[in-house]
Amino acid sequence: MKDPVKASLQEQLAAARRAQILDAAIKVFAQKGFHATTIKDIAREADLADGTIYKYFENKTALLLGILEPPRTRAQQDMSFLLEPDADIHSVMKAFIHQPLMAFKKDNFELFKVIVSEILVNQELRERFHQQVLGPMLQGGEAYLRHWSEQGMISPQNIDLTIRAIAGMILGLLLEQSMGDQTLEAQWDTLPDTLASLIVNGIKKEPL
Amino acid sequence: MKDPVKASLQEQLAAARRAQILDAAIKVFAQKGFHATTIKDIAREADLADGTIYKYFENKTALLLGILEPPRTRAQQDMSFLLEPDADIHSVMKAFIHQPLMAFKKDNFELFKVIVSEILVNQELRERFHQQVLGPMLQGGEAYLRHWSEQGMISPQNIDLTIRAIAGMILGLLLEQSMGDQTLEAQWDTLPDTLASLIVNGIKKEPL
Amino acid sequence: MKDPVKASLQEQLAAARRAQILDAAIKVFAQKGFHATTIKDIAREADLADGTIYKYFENKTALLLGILEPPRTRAQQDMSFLLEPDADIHSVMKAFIHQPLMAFKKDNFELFKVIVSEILVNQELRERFHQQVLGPMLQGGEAYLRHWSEQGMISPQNIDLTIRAIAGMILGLLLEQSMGDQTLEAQWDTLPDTLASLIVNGIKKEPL
Amino acid sequence: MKDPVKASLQEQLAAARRAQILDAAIKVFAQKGFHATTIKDIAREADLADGTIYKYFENKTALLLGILEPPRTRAQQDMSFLLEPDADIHSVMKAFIHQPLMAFKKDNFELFKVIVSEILVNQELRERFHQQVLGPMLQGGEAYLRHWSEQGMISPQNIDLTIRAIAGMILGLLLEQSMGDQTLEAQWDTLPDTLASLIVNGIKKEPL
DNA sequence: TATGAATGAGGTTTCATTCAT
DNA sequence: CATGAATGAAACCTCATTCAT
Repeated sequence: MKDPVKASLQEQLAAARRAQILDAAIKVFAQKGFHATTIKDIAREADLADGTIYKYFENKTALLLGILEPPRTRAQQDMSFLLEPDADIHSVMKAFIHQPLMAFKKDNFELFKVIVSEILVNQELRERFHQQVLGPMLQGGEAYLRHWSEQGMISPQNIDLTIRAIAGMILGLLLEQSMGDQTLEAQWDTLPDTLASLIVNGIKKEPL
Repeated sequence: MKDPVKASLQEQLAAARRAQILDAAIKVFAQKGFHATTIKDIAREADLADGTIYKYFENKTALLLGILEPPRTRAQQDMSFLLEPDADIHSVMKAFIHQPLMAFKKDNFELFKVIVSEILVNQELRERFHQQVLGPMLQGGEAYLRHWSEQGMISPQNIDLTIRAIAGMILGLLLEQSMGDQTLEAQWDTLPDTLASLIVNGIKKEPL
Repeated sequence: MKDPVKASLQEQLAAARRAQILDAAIKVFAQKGFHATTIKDIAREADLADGTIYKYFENKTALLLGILEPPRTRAQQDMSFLLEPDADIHSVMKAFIHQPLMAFKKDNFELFKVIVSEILVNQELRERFHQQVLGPMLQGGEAYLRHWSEQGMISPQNIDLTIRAIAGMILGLLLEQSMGDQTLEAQWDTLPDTLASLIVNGIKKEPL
Repeated sequence: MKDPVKASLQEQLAAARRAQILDAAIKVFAQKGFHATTIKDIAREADLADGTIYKYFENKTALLLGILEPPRTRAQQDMSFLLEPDADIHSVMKAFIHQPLMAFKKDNFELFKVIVSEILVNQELRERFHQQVLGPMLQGGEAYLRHWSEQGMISPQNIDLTIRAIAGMILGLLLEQSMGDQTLEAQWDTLPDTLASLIVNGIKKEPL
């Protein structure tokens, strides 16, 4: 136990178990939804006993929290790669939109459904999501807008509302898609480009 | 029974009961969420017995379906008043956005949370919502865009995607607000105007 | 519901159910002990569904509390009949002792075991027992001792400790009996007389 | 293995472990009660792993049995020191009472609660307690009474019932105290003297 | 039609105990 | 011998739904 090698091995095993359980949870949650999923379902999927789940997660909600934790969601909100200095507005915007739109496409938006569904109803989850996912997304975007604004490239009004509108558009489209909108499903991959144009230029016809 | 007067009286009473129960359901769902609400809660709020609920609604989910039914949600998506012929784009857009944003503000977005949360997880509910709420909203908007497009007032690309993006923006902002975003809460009433501008003009600085 | 006849009927039915459940609980608790008894056991014994128990008792502990409630335990501690003015000390003492010793004999001291066992471990139960059973017993006895003391019939020292010693003797003998002491079992019925003598005269040989 | 020195060393180590575990068990049982205590609690307190407990004790109940075993409880019931030949009745009685009353005072009667609570519900434990604690106590006391009786110092009736009444008084007072009786708590230390007088002389006023 | 007592399936969670390392 | 991760049975309790009155 005091053997550091052993200890670290234990830790790694524990981390692996956590991952194993979370993978199972994601899979089953996505299939059946949070409330319809029983611990037994997850245990079965993870090929473990019911009780074992509770060695690694305090309760069912903690599994959802676990799914939101950085290592798993980083991919979705990490926008550091966007920081290339002289990318043009349209490209950056497109990448910003592309990121979450495609991340949730993987499992047919099932995980998006589960997370958002529960977030709307669970205070703690809501706060975590705001901190760990939405917040970083907004801050990342805001930095860009501010940068462009300072460079005189965009009109400088209401940056904080603007970024929320853009993020909202992304969330909202995920929502519409999750509700089974056929049109979106058919054209999902063209969305980043279309949305980027819309945001940059608006719907108004360019004056000659 | 076959007396038409009696029959219609019955119907009216039944309709009143339904309304009474739905009102109670809305209230309690908004307070405690769908799953945390028991039939007993609703019965108590409606001043009825548990069993009576089941005379008017098949099960708990049917109550949520009931809440989405036209008479109750029409207000939210009815845009007939927008049909005034020569309103300018910005005004129409502003009205289009104002409508749902304010409708859900009444009860602090609690009903929005409940409905969306459950919609994301319940197939039947999802379809109904798409038919009865989202669909009409999209169609109404699309008609406008098409009209303007024909008049050469907006660029004619991807109207179906554009209206979805606009609707998505609205839904997404409701979502962000529901997650407790302080910035949105503080500036909620200015949103219709800001969003309308954004959508019409984009973020790009107007060329001189 | 507002019909008083109906209401009272309801109340009577409810009281009957409570009694039915408590009877079942007493029986099963006495057989298997508190912890080893499941709600299902009690429900089965009462010929009801599990859930029904919870309509009448908040939880398992409340069943034990119910058993201690006055209507059921009054018999054990009611000493009003003792208040006859000029009964001699020995007779009164004998009656005082006889009462609880015989009350618990009925079911072979099984209920005594269950109640005391749980009382020792459960704060709330302990307080209730002290209030509803032990307290009255002590007060009743104390009144007598005080009466006799004022009449110069007993030495007036430490009445409150003396009555506790007497009550303790009774409790302790119930405990020893509950532990399976054969000697006590064989002579249980002679105890009231023997104890009364001991308490009144002590063990010391009377001086000639 | 067959080396007697080694074997005895092993035995001593094992005995030390047993003691270590029992000490931990006593401590935790007294704090939380038998059922509320988990093996993990005890293991933590003993600074061992859960599984190790099972190398030394067959199961949780065996820990309670272990607590009752002679080396640990002898102190409580050992009355050999009372065997001084010509002590007067009152002094001996006082010492006899003093012994258990003070032994359990140490930990605020918590251990008494735990042991008695479980004894009342567990057959095996009950028998062990009767053999190892109650029996010796009764036999020791009986020897005295018989001695005094032969010397004509006490009335010779029902010695076996009398000693049980005395022991019962002690147990019963421990019980009352364990139930939170304030009066007893305040005067606990004067009990041995008061009780000894009561038992020797009874409550009756001495005839002049 | 309205009632609300009764039902009972089913979920979460705990924890004594085992056993491979 | 010591460890502690894993097990899985079993318990309490909730609550949607039914149905006799």
